[in-house]
Amino acid sequence: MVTLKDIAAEAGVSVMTVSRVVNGQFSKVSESNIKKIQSIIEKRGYVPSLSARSLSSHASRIIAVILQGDASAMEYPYNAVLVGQICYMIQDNNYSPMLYYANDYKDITRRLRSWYVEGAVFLGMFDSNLRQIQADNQIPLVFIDSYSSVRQITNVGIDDYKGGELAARYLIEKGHHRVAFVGGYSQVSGVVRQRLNGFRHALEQEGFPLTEECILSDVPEAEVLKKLCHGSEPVTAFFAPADVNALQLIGQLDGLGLRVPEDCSVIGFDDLFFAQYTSPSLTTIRQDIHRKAQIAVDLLFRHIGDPGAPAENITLDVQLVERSSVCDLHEKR
Amino acid sequence: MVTLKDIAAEAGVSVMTVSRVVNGQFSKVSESNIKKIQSIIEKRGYVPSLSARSLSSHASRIIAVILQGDASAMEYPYNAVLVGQICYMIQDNNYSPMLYYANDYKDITRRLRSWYVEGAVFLGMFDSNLRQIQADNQIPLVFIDSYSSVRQITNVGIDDYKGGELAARYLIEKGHHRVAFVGGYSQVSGVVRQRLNGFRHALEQEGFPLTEECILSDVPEAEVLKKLCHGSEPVTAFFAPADVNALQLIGQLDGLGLRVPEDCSVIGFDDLFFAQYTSPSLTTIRQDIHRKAQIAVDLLFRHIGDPGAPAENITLDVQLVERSSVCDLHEKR
DNA sequence: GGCGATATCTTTCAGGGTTACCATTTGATT
DNA sequence: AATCAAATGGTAACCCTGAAAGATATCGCC
Repeated sequence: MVTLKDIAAEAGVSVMTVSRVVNGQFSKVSESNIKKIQSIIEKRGYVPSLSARSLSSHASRIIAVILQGDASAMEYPYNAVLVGQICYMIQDNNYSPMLYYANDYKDITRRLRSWYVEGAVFLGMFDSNLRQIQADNQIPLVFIDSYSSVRQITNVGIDDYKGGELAARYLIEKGHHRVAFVGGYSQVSGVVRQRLNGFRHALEQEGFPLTEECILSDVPEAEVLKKLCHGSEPVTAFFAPADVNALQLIGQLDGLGLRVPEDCSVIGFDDLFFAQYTSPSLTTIRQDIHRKAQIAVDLLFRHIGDPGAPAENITLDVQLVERSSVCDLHEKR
Repeated sequence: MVTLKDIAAEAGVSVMTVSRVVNGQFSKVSESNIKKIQSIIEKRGYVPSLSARSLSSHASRIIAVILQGDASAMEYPYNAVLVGQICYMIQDNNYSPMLYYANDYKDITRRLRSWYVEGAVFLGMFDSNLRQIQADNQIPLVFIDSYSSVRQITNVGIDDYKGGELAARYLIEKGHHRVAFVGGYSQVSGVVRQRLNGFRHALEQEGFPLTEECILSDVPEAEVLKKLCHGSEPVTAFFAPADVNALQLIGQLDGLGLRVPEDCSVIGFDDLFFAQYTSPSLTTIRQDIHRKAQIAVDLLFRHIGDPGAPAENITLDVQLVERSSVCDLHEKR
């Protein structure tokens, strides 16, 4: 293992001079030494020890990416794309991303402190103890998709409420008056709640309020679905607050002999890559995941560069993508 | 920031004693001191500095997970699931996963060395300079899906060749005599090549050799597809070496007015979660990604625990999952 | 009961590779 | 000769661990 000292010895200068060259403080070292040292570094294959560096400077160039839940969180393509994008951009900024799964915020705090982690991005539902996380870790934090009343939190999210409204209005426009809401991707997070609220609110406004029995949990029983779709006043359309749910729902409806969109319609949320390939292709509310990641990372680095920067709460827009999983009841008649 | 020293001072013992307690070497510390120290640690919220620890011990408890390609690699669900699972299990072993994207193996070497990374998992097509990577980094490495002639490499893969054979035999069994191979998920990696080889070989054996024009690149032109399916001897089935390809292919065929499976059949590979939800649901070659991840991580930790452990090359089995994207030509007639 | 021997704790010392801070040298400019 | 800037060096952290020596308690034995 080659160290600064070795390089210094070989170059006949002090460690300090080598350190300056390694760290690009060229203005403080003579031209000739820079060249000599660089060539020795190259020749010997010297790589700075980041452990030593971070011990000494209290800056590790590590960013933690923290995912709520367990391994299955990455099976959800939305998270995968987001994490992938975020980690890539972290690396692009010459930092190293550490990927953590967490449920317990104490554990997070431990991990963030133990390396001198310089910043963290949180994905998922840390709504409740978010303030605590912030307080316990005196480093820049960026949350994604968090709903919290706490001020002074930097968060990047989308207009989930509007997404719900869009879905409701679209379904009504297509003549669906009795509709249902199916599930959240794991628990009822703030995100799902907002989508539901927007959905519910728009329905009310349009005069078709959502009844309680039309709000279904993640994986509704076949029985329940059947009853809803076959009653005297059958549900003709479903809003799933995630494409993955929509997909599963379509599968289930299929199993009950209900064709989508002929027999009942489904609208999703996210517009994940597979949405255009499913059959029927999914009508869904689109959000720009890449942009979300980009903004989150940009904000994080801004805060790392300038710890005094004010917290920001960014809300990105969503839009409806019309495909073929919703039928027009007007045409049908 | 609380340090060992602070704890030691408060407890009235030396740093070393505290260090022992922190590191669980309880047999060397008196009962009373253990309790006292632990309570002080708890009270003060002491968290060991991993930078210092790794500097001192040359062991960072970091595992690098290295993904070939760029951010888009994580959009591919196969990679996402694998990475998710691997990182989770790394964390489970009380190590920290660092996620890197890489194309250039020199960059990897740099990064692995700069932290005292204790091991690495490589996903993707590092077939060519794999030996170099191994030589440059004197730490345990586990490759996933690598095909390399180099011995002494620990690799976990699946029987891609057999997968190709299974696909071929199944299509022939269903009466498809003129078939095509469509694409690899990005470049022609060893994995895709093996799948093709197995496919080709089985076809030959059965007396229906694969002609060159029936091996199509990733995203075949609409023109090309059209010609293949409408010629005098039309292609009736496609083998896509990845479900994602299969999905795209189905979309394209759809655009050309060719229904799957009525007009032509498609068989995929991987059995990703969406395969059962697409329409038609995908007949595909299944591999167990979770198991792959599990084995890779287990092997890695075995090698970290015992650096002398011999390299292993594990090949997992695959099987065909019959769904509805392949039609039976016998029935049709 | 006092001796050394053994076992059980505990401390001291010496790094590990880097950076921050301050001090020094050098050579050129007035 | 005095001044100054540029280039370089020395030293003390940073926090932890490993090895080995030091201190204390435990025990059998003459």
